Amino acid sequence: MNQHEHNVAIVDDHLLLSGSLEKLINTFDGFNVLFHASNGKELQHKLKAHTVSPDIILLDINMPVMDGFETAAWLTKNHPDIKFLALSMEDDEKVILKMLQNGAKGYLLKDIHPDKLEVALLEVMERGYYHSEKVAATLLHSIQPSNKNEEVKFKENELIFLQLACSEMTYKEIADIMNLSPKTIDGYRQELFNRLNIKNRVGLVIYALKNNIIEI
Amino acid sequence: MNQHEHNVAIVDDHLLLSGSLEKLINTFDGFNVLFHASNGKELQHKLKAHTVSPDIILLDINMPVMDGFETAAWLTKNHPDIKFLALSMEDDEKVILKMLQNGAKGYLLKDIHPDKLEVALLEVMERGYYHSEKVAATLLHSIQPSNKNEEVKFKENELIFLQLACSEMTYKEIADIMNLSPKTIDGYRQELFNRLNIKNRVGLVIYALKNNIIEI
DNA sequence: CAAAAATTCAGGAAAAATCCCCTTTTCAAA
DNA sequence: TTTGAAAAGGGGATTTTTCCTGAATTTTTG
Repeated sequence: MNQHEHNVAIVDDHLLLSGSLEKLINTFDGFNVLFHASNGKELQHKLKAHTVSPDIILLDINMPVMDGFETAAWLTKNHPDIKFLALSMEDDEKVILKMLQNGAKGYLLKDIHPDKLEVALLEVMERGYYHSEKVAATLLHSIQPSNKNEEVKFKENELIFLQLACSEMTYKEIADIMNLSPKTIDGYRQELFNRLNIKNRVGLVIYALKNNIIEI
Repeated sequence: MNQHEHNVAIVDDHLLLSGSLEKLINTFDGFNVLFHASNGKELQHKLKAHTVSPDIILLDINMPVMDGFETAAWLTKNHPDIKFLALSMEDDEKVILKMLQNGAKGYLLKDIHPDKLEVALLEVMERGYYHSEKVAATLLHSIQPSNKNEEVKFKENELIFLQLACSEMTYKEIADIMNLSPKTIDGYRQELFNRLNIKNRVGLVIYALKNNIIEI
């Protein structure tokens, strides 16, 4: 038994999932489910109502009223101390990137094994982030259906960096997510700045938008 | 404690849900989870492998390999004695109807309260069917719009700053152009960051684009 | 006119971004 | 097995951004 429990909140409109998830999480050593919410709005209210804040939130993406993207953005802004993991069925690259851009500390697919959830929660509390192999793989392999004819402008990691840099994350945060040293990230940045002839991150965003590398 | 337990099988490709659902169901008096399957094909194999048949199956609709519709049809034909409840996120009228037509004894939305699951299981075992109010309602109607509007106005200088900040200029350069002290520019920046809930200049660019303040 | 409000600007610092040059590791081709 | 190129990582410095608080000035308004 840990000396202090980690409080978990679950935000998912599927009560059946969140309810049963609670039972599962409560079997994890050192974790305790504080409350549920079925969408972002409800989460906002419950955060106000409770004197104790959750340490970590499991955040579904597809929800009515206020979805995961909005909620993620709001949490990042208003409760930077509360970590959250995106919870979704989709392993769509764009969705994953968007949640990471919005501050998620990790991305869990709903088809993971229940045991992995405990690992994920622990890693997030200890290291600050968690990424399953499958999600990492999706980020790496869902890039461009390899046209050998066309010139590949970006290497995979460059492209991922480019997309993440078009968010409000710091380079340090990007490094954590990509599991690379901040120095390596800085290398990507320099390379891209030189190659694309830009001066700062604003230039990067504008380039990415003009070239349909990101959407807003 | 009932004199004989009802055996439940769960067919869902989301291990996280089925795994935690098992814990939930096992807390219900008189119910016991026999096995899981992650799609229809796997269910067929497990039905053969197990000497004991489930009394009732929770059947997800969206699954790879062999989805809920196929599985429902197969079950109805080959195991008419096994009742099953459709389990889905969608409250799409056509989907519900199709599952009911394929022999489902009820249709559960994944957003029901966990307690309702126990009711549903009991009702199906005792009365032969179960339908939540929400599903019934969906069969009658279905709609849900959404909207969100927030108008933020900008003072003249703020707007000019905002637009210039969406370029690769440094704040010093912007100050020169606007003929103001860099400190004043920094004041605009802070004010906007706070008001627009953003963390850095990238956020500013994205905001400006989303709100048609700049074009690229 | 006087009080209030908005605007402009400063000091001082911490954090992040930017830049240059260099070493280690990896990994596949020769 | 060697070797060479690419990827990853590091040191260290400067510049820019970001943040917080408060003061001086101008404008608005009762």
